[in-house]
Amino acid sequence: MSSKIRRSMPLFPISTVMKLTDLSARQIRYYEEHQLIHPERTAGNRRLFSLYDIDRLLEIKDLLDEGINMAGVKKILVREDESVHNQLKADLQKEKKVSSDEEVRKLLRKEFINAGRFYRNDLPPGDRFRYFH
DNA sequence: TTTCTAACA
DNA sequence: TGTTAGAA
Repeated sequence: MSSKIRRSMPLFPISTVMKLTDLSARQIRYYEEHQLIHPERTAGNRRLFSLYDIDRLLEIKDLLDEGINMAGVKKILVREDESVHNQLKADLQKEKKVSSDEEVRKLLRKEFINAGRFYRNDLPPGDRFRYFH
C-alpha cells in the first residue's frame, strides 16, 4: 500500500512532465481541464504531478495515438477508475472491513490522502473523495 | 526564469 | 493544438 502512496506523491513540475511524456504544456493542461488528471498545486498555484499522473498522461497519449477521441479516452479511463475502485472494494469486503461504497471512500480518505486516482483537488473539500462519475 | 490563465491576425 | 500577452 505504501507504493501507491509514493506513486501519488506530488513531485514534478510541468517542465519535467513535458520531457517525460513528450506532451506539450498546452496538451497537459488541456487534459486536466477535461478531468483526465488531477495534479496537485503548490501554494503558488504551480502544478505538481505524481507518478500516477505521469502514467495517466502516457495512457492518454497512447489512446489518442490509436485514434480515440477525448470522449472515448475519458470513458476508458473512467472505466479503469471504477475497476480500481471495485477491486479495492472487493478486497476490503473479503477482509470484512467494509461493505458500502461510502465505507470504501471513508477508508480511502484515511489511507490515501491525496492518492492520485481517488483524490480530486478540483472539488469542494467535502466532495474530494467522490469517484469519477 | 518558469509557470499560470485567457484568448486568438 | 499552437502561440502569445501579462501576471505571479
